[in-house]
Amino acid sequence: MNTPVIVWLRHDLRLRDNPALFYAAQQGPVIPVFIDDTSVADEWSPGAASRCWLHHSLDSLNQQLSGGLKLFRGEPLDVLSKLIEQTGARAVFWNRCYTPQAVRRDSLIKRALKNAAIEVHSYNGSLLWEPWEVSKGDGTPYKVFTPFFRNGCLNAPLPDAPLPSPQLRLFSAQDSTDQISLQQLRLLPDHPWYERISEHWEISEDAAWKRLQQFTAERLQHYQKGRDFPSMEATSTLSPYLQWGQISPRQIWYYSQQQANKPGLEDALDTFLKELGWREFSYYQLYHNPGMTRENLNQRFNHFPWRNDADRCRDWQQGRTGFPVIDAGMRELWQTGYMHNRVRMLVGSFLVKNQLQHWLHGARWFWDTLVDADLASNSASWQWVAGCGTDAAPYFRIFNPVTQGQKFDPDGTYVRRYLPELKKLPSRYIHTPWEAPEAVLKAAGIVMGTTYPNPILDLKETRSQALQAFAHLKEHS
DNA sequence: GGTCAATTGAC
DNA sequence: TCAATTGAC
Repeated sequence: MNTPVIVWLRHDLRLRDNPALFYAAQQGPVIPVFIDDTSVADEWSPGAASRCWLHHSLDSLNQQLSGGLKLFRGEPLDVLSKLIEQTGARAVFWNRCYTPQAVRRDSLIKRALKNAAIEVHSYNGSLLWEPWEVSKGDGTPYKVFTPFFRNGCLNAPLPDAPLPSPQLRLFSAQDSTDQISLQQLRLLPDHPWYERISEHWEISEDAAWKRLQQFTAERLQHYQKGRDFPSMEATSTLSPYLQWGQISPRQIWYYSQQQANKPGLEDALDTFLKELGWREFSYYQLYHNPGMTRENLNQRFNHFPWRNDADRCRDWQQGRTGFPVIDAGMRELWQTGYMHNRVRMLVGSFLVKNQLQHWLHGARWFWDTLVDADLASNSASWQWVAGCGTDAAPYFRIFNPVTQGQKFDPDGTYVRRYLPELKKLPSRYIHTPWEAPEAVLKAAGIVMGTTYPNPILDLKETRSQALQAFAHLKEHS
């Protein structure tokens, strides 16, 4: 068969365990395509950090394909139709996307191509279980994680084993006139901020594998306890690779189980696999609640008296709240495009419950600055922390950044890493610099209010305000 | 409709 | 201890 087939790559920028690529390669010479989609340009088009990651991902994948990756910008149906016309391709293969816009787009394109007598083949390349295949006995979707994962997922048929790299034959054709270069895609922002992020990460399919191997070999044994301590680097940090598909959840699922098949690692492995379960649960929720990227899942929260205060949001964004663990987290985010999981919960709770800002302000900032920005996880997690989500943290659970800092960063290693201005402050005061005696501050080279801000709010007071607002909400709905 | 259980806390 | 909600089955 020498009629070419098109593989439309999206969030699956890898060769291994790529069902669309694998099965397309069995059908004929392949034309691999990536399209910068202008048809879904809404507030959740990839943010700056995500586009930066995408730039490097495409560069790396193009090298793996010996320069054969074709880049376009435009409406996918137009691009694909033209390419079919130019090359005589008879089929289009892709791996499914699950965000509401993408689901709608793909089903329209599928219908249009089929009407034009073009075959369309779609596969699951980014989830362990399809969201429509997991439901309760009565057919309605789960709302609570534990039964979703234990009964819904783990009792369902196991995910397929990962596929090997395909035997690829690339279709050799003249470059089409619509094709553009990686530079012309302009995925890197003008702001030099991205350079630091690029330096911080090795962005390729091989790098994702190295990370998984290193994680299972060195980090997994300490995962159970270590994952809560932001200074410890005990987590996998695979999330950004998962987002653009340099690695698949199936590869992680099977490889980690195979490597951790030793006594003593059972609990750590279960906890780790459960985190993949949370990713599944987020996609599951988004699939069944497409409005949750904007609207409170719990509608009672529609009447919550959020404050709309750009200045407060700016303090938070820039890491100038005066609470070291919060500020360190926000600076980690800015410098690396990443933030440790526990710290994400702390900064989320602070913005929503102490500053009383709407969770969407946080979701939008994370969306723009996280290299692992994932619409499902981001929406579900912000709703969780705000208390309006499915299976959410109870409203009265308000994290205290001081006690949390003392508990999970007792010697201040994490704080010092991202707040060098507090580097010389003794551990005793590292989470409460405003309590340090004048002499201690002086010795550490700190001038409160100048080199480091005083706390912008009173934890006790704001906590009780939030509790009051929530209680009011409860009475009047 | 009764029973059981519930990621990641604070005072 | 809080203090009682919500979902799953």
